[in-house]
Amino acid sequence: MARSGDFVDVRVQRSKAAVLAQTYELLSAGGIGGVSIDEVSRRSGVSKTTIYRHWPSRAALLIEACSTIGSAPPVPDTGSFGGDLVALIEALAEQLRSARWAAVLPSIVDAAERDPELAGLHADLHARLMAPFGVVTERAQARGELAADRGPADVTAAVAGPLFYRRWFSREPLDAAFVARVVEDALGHLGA
Amino acid sequence: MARSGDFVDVRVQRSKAAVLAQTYELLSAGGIGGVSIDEVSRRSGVSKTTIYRHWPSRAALLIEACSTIGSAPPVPDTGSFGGDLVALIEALAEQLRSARWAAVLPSIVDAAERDPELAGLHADLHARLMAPFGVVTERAQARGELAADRGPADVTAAVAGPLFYRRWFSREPLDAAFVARVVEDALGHLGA
DNA sequence: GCGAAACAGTACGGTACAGTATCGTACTGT
DNA sequence: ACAGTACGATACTGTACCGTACTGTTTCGC
Repeated sequence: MARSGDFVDVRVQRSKAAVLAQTYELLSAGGIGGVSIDEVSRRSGVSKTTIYRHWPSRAALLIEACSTIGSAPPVPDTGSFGGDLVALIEALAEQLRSARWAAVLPSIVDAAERDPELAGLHADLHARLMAPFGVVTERAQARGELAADRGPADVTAAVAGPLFYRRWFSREPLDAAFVARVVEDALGHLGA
Repeated sequence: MARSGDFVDVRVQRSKAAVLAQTYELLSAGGIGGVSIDEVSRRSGVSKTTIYRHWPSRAALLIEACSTIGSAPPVPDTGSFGGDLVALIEALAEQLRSARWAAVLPSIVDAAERDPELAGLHADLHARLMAPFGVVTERAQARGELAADRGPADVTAAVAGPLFYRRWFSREPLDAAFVARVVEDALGHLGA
């Protein structure tokens, strides 16, 4: 064994990084369906053989590439539920406007609708993206700031739903005025 | 010209109907990416040649097949905005639970994110599905039941957003309790 | 019955893709 | 220096797909 377990051959790191980078690139541009191993190989300069040396299948590569997207936003702690919520909503709106993954997510949702393997990926991604809402909501519940019959899932749906709808379904701009109205509505649910 | 303009050969009607039916079938099962002309031909018993006689391309067939989905739900008229809204929300929730198109829409959204031709289809579909919310909201505005700064687009986003989010993103069940909370929130926006 | 139209069947050409196999080269850690 | 390893190039198998060309048959409208 030439490897001491922890250290990985520099060549491997280089190849994997190049492949993942180009996979991510194609993913952003064409969604899951837009990624082919041939194209990744062509663009990254890493031969197909080598790609299959590091990932057992196209799906495995896709999953690894997707798992790096949508890094968890920081959980705000402004002291009040309202403040936290505003911070989260505005951060989410900003991401939906500009982040690369905003263009990729629909294809993941579509794939999850059928492929069980990718449904797992979708679940992970969703959990990672929405976790801050859960944290903030639970904190508010503990402080008694929230109506008793509202859980984290309800708050998240009430807040993220309109933003998602706007981004992918109505495709209207996520302008400041709209975001402000969503915030206002969300804060209207406070108390019993 | 053997055709008198209005009447279409029975054979043509038969073929087109069979093709559209199978296209819709494949669409429901596999989304847009799951439809191939070869497969449609195989299942429908209509030869590929004939399919291409009636549609110039795969995209054209897809568009026609999609345009039949999501038939506009009836616009309720209960006399009050609240009543109308409850009826619409419950109808939408029911469709999201069971309708075939609920499984197809993500792939259309994904396609619309890139392909301009299919973006048009998406826009049509969205307009058709959401039109009732617009009608009901405008009626309420005319009666002065609605806060002045809320338009149809806002109401639709606030109501459909959480349902869509739940159906496609969190993938939690659209149970009666959840729908009831969405209704409750929506009605909380009434008045100034 | 007859002509025109629609049809099925089939075989293409061309492209794209997943994944495998082989072989010789270049690099890395020691 | 050297052994082990990663690598690129290339070719290949097998599949699936779009769209077209051709041939002969069925079937409709009149």
